Amino acid sequence: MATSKTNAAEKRRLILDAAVRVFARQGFHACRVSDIADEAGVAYGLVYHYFRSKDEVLDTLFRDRWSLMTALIEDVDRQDLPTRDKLRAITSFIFDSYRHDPELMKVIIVEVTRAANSFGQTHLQEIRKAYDGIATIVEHGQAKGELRTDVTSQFAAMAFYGAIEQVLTSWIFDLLPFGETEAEQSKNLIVETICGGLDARSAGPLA
Amino acid sequence: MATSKTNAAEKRRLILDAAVRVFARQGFHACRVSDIADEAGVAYGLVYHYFRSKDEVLDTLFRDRWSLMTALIEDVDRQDLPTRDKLRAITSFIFDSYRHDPELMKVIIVEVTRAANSFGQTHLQEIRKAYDGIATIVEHGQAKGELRTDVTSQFAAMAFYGAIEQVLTSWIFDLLPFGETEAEQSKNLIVETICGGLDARSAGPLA
DNA sequence: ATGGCGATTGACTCGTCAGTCAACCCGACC
DNA sequence: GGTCGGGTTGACTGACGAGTCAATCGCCAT
Repeated sequence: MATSKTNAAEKRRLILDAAVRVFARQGFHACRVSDIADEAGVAYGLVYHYFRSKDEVLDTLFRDRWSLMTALIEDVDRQDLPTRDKLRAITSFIFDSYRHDPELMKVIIVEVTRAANSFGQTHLQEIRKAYDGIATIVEHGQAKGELRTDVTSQFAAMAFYGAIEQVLTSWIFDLLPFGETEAEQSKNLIVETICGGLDARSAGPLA
Repeated sequence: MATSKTNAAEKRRLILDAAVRVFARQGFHACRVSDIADEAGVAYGLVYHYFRSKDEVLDTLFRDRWSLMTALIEDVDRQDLPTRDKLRAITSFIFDSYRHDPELMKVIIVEVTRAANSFGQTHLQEIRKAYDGIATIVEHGQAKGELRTDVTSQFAAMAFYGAIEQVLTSWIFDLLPFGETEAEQSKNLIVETICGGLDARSAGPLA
């Protein structure tokens, strides 16, 4: 019984992992449920034994991953760190997620986060939670006098997150080269660009 | 004959305008061709008289608008202006486009630009052209000593464009309030954030 | 052995549209 | 007033794919 439960969990996982590969390769709308089943090496119907619908597969992938991010954001803000380091921690988390599992991140970004008309709509509240978390960090940074106050925290959060997502997207679609080096450098570049600004003057040192 | 040609052009326009409304309301994939025809007040088949396919309708909407943007970017770079003003001009153009026709911009952003797996893929080269144009502006800014050189122009372009698109998206989906005032202020906020940075120190004056 | 039950199978159903097409309308021109 | 041709119509088809379901499998307890 313990075995059967374990096997069940493993099969479910097997299907989810297959779905990531298929979604990343073909896109959610362009792929058929049978593609997922084939990729996982299971029968068509089994997908429906573990998930109510094709949508639920993607929902699960998104929620499992996104909840980690909102948790991290809240966690980071609780720590006593300079605002720059908080923002760098968030950037690191996202870029490391991509480095660790680019296919999963591609699916989440392309099919959910940036697909605001379909799945983005469904998950708008969860997505918003991340924006709000970043905005809160900015607010605290402003309160501590580390960040300028004439840019609203909500706006700053959007600019920050938007910059991150655009860089991710450019990696996903090969508009910018991606590698270990790029990922590591980009963490600093994002923070430098958003916090330090592009203006020539007091360019801070880049690690 | 002159009349019939005019009427034909007008009918085509009628269908395109109807498509914008329908795509904006229901999304490209969720709407049927018959929805477009109904909205335009014409018969189903007429859509196929003027366009080869449903895709071609969206393609047309995108290309007509996006070409204006790439043209503007190249045009702005040719002028002898401080880099900040060049970037502000681009931001202005985009935000004014949204103010002038939010539905069309919603369609272009949501269904093409951010839909990198479906239509974004098709138009990747055109989209890229805009990124490259912005990168060129940044390069010129760096050459003139106005912008720091330790952030690559490609990267800076992505951060800049990503910030703009995220703000647009947050307006589109009511995550941030939109109005004349917000649109006007945001032009400066984007440039201030990206060029000046969020750090407290030398916060430039906001108009 | 045997019965029970959840896991697994895959053929089938059923609704949905994109795109086609043959017929019709109507203004222009002779 | 006739006929020619592009504009216009909308019923129809054909493909496709999500989700269903009845049958089968195989593990475990009795």
